[in-house]
Amino acid sequence: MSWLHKRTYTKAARFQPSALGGIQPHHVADYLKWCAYGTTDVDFKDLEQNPTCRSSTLEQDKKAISFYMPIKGATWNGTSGNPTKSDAVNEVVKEVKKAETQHRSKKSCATRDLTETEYRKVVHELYGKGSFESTIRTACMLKQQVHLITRTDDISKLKYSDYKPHPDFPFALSCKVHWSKNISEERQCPDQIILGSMDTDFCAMLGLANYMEASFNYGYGAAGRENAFLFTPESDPKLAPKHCNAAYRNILKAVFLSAPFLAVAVLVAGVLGSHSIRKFAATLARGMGATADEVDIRGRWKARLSGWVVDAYISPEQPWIDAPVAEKLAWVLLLPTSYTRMPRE
DNA sequence: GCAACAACCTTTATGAACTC
DNA sequence: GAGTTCATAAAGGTTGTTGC
Repeated sequence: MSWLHKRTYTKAARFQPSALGGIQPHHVADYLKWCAYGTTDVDFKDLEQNPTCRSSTLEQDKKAISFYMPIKGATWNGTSGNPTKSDAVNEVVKEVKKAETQHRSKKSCATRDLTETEYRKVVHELYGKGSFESTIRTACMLKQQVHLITRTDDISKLKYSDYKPHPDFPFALSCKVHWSKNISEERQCPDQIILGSMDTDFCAMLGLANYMEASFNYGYGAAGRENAFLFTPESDPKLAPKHCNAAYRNILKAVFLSAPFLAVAVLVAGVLGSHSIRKFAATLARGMGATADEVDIRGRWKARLSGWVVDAYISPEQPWIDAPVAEKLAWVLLLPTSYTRMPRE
């Protein structure tokens, strides 16, 4: 409204629905042009006019405006509706996206996936560090994250009680990850299989065994605390995972910025972040022969068009799909053939 | 009428910079 | 160091269009 009325409003300012209802699509479109190009006088065919922000920023601005519109749900019909849901507004975002494709816009901040060499370097660098948190704990978290293809915050929320012996296979563990993002039902986070590996850089079981043995000496998971968080001695349900996640990310960041790691990473272009590990795990599984759908199921990604892969008529426990991906992430074929390809009928 | 696809919309998370 | 804000990315739901 400050931009529209050419005056400064404080954050405490409130506006009547009648005032907000006066906002037209061209107002929103002009505002987005101003955000992206610094002017409302934009000719999209002019290749000399380049946006200075990403389309995702404009989409977020659009959402923020949409939140306050008196009519949110209805598309703009020419005279009424939500002005952010209009062709004029969408065109601005589309043109900025086009400029991104043509490399005429701000560079993307998306992180790339780790390479296998980089991953191994991270593991080795962690073991070269001094403290328990930096070495055994972070290395174990890293191995669990890769094996389960999770986000960093999902790993930070793991509890001792989430790990159990696998009910059917004595050589395996099962783990329930309480996936945080876009998850609203219990059946969307079924138990997943954990397999061992002959490669110590990847063995989630060995990492876990090392970590648990050492962690008791540092006050983690004391007797009678089966429901305690696995990777932090803190118990506050809100703060403990948050602090654990922050510490994990900080240690990884320090490794990513260390000279020995940079000597390896300099060979590949692109920025690394904590999400690079999840991307690496997905890429690794795919590279080892898992199909995209199998990786989706292991990583709990939703299928693009067909809804949840763990949908209503399919059991959320799908070991014949989950296990082969776990096997590939463990770098070695351990499973009996009957498990690697269980018939679907 | 329906399925496949594309475009649009919403929610949630990350990371850097800044403030207290 | 913890909390906040802002810019950005990721993930997935919803709706509209098209072709059979």
